[in-house]
Amino acid sequence: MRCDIHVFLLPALRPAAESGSGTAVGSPCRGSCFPRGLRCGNSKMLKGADDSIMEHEDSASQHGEMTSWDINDIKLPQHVSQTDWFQEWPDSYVKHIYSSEDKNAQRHHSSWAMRNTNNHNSRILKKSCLGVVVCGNDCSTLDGRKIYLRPAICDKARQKQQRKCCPNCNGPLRLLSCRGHGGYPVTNFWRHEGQFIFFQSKGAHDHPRPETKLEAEARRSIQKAKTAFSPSSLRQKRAQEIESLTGAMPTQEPLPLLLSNPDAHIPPANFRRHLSKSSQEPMLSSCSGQFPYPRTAGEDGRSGEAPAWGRRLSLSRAPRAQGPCSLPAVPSTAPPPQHCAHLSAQHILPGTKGSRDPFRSATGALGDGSCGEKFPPTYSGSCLPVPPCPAPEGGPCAMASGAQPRPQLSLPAGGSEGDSGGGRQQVCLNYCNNDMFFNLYPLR
DNA sequence: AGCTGCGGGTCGG
DNA sequence: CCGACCCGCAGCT
Repeated sequence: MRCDIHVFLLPALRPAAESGSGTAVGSPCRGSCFPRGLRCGNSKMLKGADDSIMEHEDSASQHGEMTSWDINDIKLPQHVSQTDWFQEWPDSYVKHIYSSEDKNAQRHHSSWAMRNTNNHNSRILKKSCLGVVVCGNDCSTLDGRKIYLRPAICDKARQKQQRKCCPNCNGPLRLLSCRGHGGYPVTNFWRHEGQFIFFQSKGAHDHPRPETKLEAEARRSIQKAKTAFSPSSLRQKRAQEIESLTGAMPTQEPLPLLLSNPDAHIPPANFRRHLSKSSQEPMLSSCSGQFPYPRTAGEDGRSGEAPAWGRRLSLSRAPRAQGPCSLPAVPSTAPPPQHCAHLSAQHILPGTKGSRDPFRSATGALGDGSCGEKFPPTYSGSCLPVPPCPAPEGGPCAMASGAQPRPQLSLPAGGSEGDSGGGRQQVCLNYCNNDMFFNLYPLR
């Protein structure tokens, strides 16, 4: 996405005490700013004291041109003529300036599984990536999708999650930790300053994309629904009992699940350390509950072979009947009874396939597809699906087109991407099934 | 139950 | 000193 951001520093307009102690008077921090004491203990912040470093920033943050600010600077750009569209999958060393009105930015959302990290700086929220939960058997569904579950954010929940089984083959789950930042997890930083929310990402994710939060929630609810209503619920309960006793889940029919859209994985060059080649036959179910691939023990038993989500790039994928604009016009968290609860994952997931550019995220399906070229804010493929109710043409696109966050001052022309980190930045408006969506994109 | 944010604390570089 | 990480707590959904 291209966002022509024009930042002009007007030091005279900024009180010198603005970044000093206490709540900055000249910096009305709305919404979910960090209310506590301003510790600013980071010595690096001192470097921002020199206003000269921010003189006349005149470019788009995503172009990498506006890189002179750092999240640790005492003073950040104060006058931004145009804010960025919210980035759902920020990757690499990117910076964005969001409007403080942006609900996603306010909530520090990311579709990566990011957990809070204490950096002892109440002004700057730091989050680190948890990676992705994969199937220890490296199984695939019938259409070649891999299992990329979203790691639970809560430590306890994550431990619990790892004791569970692959929803596709009941194999063991494995947490693929993120090491994209010098061996450490990718970190994201959020800072509220005035009417802007500054975002900075450090590191490039070296793992596939997990489910989005919504997908994970949907999967859970679907599993719940199925557990509650399916004839096999008794068996499930028994299995759970057994699991609780033994820590192992007996083989049972695969649960419905939401899988991350394979097209959503854009492998950077350093993505080569993951997963085995069991998915070479994408159209075959390589579900290997019965054929567990021996893996290196440990959390990251990486094979070093080309990752499945990397090879997808070279796979010509059969276009989906749904087409790129088949996302539900009226997204809903609740799966339709008698439908989603019995749908396989590939049916559940919205088919944001058919991307012309394999290096583009599926989250940009609309952005780079038939709709997105008109409308810069791309619509994420992460929206919860309602397959039995195909959206009318232009439905989601229309929503996306009208989905301009209010504070956006103008539309970037063409909606082309301009990400310095690999041309994969796009606005992703996947939070379509909650109030946020409608807050962000009021019906007109 | 799980997510999110805060903050005290530890540890290693 | 800094960054990563652990843990508990609190508020929220």
